[in-house]
Amino acid sequence: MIATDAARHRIYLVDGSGYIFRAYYALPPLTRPDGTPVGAVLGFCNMLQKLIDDTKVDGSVSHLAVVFDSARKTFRNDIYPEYKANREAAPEDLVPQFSLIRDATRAFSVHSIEREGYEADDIIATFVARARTIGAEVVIVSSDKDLMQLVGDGVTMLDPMKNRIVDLPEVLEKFGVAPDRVVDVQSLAGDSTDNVPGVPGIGIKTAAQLINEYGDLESLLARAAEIKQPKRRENLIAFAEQARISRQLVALAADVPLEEGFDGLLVADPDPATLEGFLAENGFKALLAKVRSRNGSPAGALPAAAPPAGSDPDPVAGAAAPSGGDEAPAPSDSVYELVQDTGALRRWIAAASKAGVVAVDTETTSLDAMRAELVGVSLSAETGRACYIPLGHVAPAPTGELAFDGGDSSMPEAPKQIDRDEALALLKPMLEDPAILKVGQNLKYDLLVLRRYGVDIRPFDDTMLLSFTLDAGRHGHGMDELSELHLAHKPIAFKDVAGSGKAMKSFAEVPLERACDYAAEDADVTLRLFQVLKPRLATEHLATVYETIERPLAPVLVAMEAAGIKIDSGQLTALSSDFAGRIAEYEKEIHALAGDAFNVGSPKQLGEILFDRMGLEGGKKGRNGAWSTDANVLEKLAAEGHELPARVLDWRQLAKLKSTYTDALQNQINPQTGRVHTSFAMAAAATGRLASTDPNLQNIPVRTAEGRKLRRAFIAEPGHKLISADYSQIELRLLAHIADIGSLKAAFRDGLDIHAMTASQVFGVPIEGMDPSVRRSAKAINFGIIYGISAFGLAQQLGVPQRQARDYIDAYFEKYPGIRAYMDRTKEFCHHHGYVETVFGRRCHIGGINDRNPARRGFSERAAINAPIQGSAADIIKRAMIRMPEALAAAGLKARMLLQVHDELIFEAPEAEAEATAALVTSVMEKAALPARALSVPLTVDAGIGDNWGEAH
DNA sequence: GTGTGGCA
DNA sequence: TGCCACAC
Repeated sequence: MIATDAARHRIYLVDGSGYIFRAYYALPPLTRPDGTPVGAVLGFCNMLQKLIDDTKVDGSVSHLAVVFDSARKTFRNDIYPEYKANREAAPEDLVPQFSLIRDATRAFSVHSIEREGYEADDIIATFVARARTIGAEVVIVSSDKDLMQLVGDGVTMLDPMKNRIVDLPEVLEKFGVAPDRVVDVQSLAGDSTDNVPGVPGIGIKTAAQLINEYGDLESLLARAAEIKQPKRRENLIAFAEQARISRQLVALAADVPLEEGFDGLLVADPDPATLEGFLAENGFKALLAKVRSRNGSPAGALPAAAPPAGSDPDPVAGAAAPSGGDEAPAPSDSVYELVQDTGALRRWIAAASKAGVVAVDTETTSLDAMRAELVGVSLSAETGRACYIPLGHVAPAPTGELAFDGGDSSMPEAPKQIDRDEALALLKPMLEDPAILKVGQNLKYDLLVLRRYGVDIRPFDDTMLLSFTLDAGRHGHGMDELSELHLAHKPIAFKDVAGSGKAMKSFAEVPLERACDYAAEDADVTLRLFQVLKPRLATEHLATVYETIERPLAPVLVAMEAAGIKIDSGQLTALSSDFAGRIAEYEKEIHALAGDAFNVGSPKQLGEILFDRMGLEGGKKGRNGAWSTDANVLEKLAAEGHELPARVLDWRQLAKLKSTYTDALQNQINPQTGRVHTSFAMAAAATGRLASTDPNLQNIPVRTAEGRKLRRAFIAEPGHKLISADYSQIELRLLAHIADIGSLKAAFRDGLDIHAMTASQVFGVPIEGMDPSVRRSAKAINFGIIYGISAFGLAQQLGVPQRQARDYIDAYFEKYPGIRAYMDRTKEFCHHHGYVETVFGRRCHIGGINDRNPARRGFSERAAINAPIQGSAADIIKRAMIRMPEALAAAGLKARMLLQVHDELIFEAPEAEAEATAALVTSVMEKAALPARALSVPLTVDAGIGDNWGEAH
């Protein structure tokens, strides 16, 4: 029955090992969100799926197997030790894909075959020999020319890379002989990739000619003396034995001992859940969608990525079993302990000391670290064990109706917990012990909270910063996301513990057991993440970025956030009411002009008024079918003399200033310090830039006169000055350096006006007496270049037709061909690696760089061009910031660094030290790239001193 | 190009 | 959620 079945149909044998290498080099280096490389795996899966589809369609397949090499050493090494000795070890990012490809094969319910000591080719040859005896057809799926010797007599090859069938004509074309003589040709010609020696001076062409003339290798060697060409004759005689050895190497062994009969290779349908689970786990979205639609699976139904959790082996107090119904349990064997007495606390501190590494997490009453009160601390010194130490819990707030409990109506008491100061006194030596590494997730927050309790955590590692350094641009770096990604575990959500929105309660009110489940799990997860992420720093060569930039910056930012900046509240209030009055006036005017009282703040209504009712020209409809009313459109209309759009622009400016700045800022003043304390997000921008939130002090207006009034509300303490120091043209300078543009670098060294120079180069006008509008255009082009420029973007910026913008760009590239070369280089690098690098080695991953959609790909390419420039500038100012506190202290200056605005630092200094501070700050900033990277352009810094930010700038 | 935030 | 506007 086996024979008949096999004979009736076709046996497909996939050369798995050969395919892996070819897919690896042919495809872009795709990675899973957790960093696992999967490019070859995806290629393999696509190939397999396509094969299954194609063969199903023609109904020809009956048996299917993937064959793999096993072990590097085979019987061929006994014949010739140098066989394949020239092969380099598999690339680092290919190695983990081997086992994934075996998993993939299983997931597709395809049989895989390997035999210790044999290459895949030999196994295939053995099956081919057996198939021939029973008259079955075989299709070998491979691009490996070594398998061509098997073709013919019911055997064909299918090249999956080229999607091409290889049969007799193709073999004849490749080797010049029929398949049964391919081995003879190869043994003469040798093969440099497999280190098969052959005979010197003989290639495939000559070998084929000789074999066709003499019949086979042995006949040729026997009659070698007859050969006319002296060199060829001598070599064939001298290297006859080498040719025979080569023949043994290239001839495939058809006698591999295989238990598998053909009946073991019958095709089977994959289990939908298993296959979809595998594809989902590896992020193969397109393939998953295809398989799902075929299986009729609902789009959301994902087999859980997390391994099934075992039952809790240790039912001690506070064990991890979450009280909720369906959320994933804690990492399977974790045990959490509630610490309520000093004895237990001492044991945990001793455990941390013994381990030398401890994950730490603090629970507080607020997300705002400057207002947060400490509620508890969790620790994990050993994987799977964590504790929660409640310190500031209060009795849970009464929930709704009180049940009559028979009499005791006294206030519920606070739960049992160690006295906060006593616990901190015990914890402090451990948290500050230089021999114990503390690990946190976004530890900047904990540092900021604990510094108000007199505790300074050091030394430390931060899993968020590790993740950011390793995977910026690939995914977010919050703990929940990292846990799901790296640990296949979904931690208890904060909102499930404390609620959310209006019903949110303070963590201090969460019952201890519930708080322990949540808090201890965070420490547990943090330690596990640390164990996953930290080793990657070295293997991925990112330790320097993390250790010299990200980690040391955190305490510097803590000091800046703690310092805050003083706001003149009165000035802000006055500004606010001034704006309010004028907004109302504009509104009246606008309604009068429109002849209708509509909501000026609604772009939808505005668009209808302008274009539908008033019938103005130049309207564009956006994607949602609504009229576009952005500033560009309104400015154009205003320039044509229409008054309504002009007033709307005025209205918008003030409305924005009022709502976003004057009003919001006042609510952000900390009542205890009287200052505004922004929070700098370290892991927000993929380029390495910081972001500022609550409030965002990196987008305080400066462009317009009205906006600048706001900056004047940022003031220095009495007797102090604000100092603003900003890098001049840092991104253009870095472009000149990175792209290595001689003329640009020279211009910066000579201190020329770079925009005027660009204008004169691109438009061919002399710098002397240049029209300011010409220089302005050049400036826009320079910015556009940094942003990766598109004709569309530049046209938008300059308000000129796209054609004209295109001409400008062409003219620019004509003058600076090196910049186009840089852009092409960078895109190419990113297409291949999926990331780009800054001057200091920071990696910025760019998603969608290989997207098939040209618009999306173009967007990613512009990001790839911009990231090394923006990111290098971010690195440089971070380096300056890290050095700044020490430099100030060494110079005996009392100045404090308060803010960073991408290329600008704001300081507050005693009036008498303002000049000295400005000079020192300038020097530190200008030298910030040194000594690690000597730039080929100078960095220059402009510093200003004033009583307020507007004045200092 | 990179962000945050307010509003409908 | 998308639009708009502010910063570098």
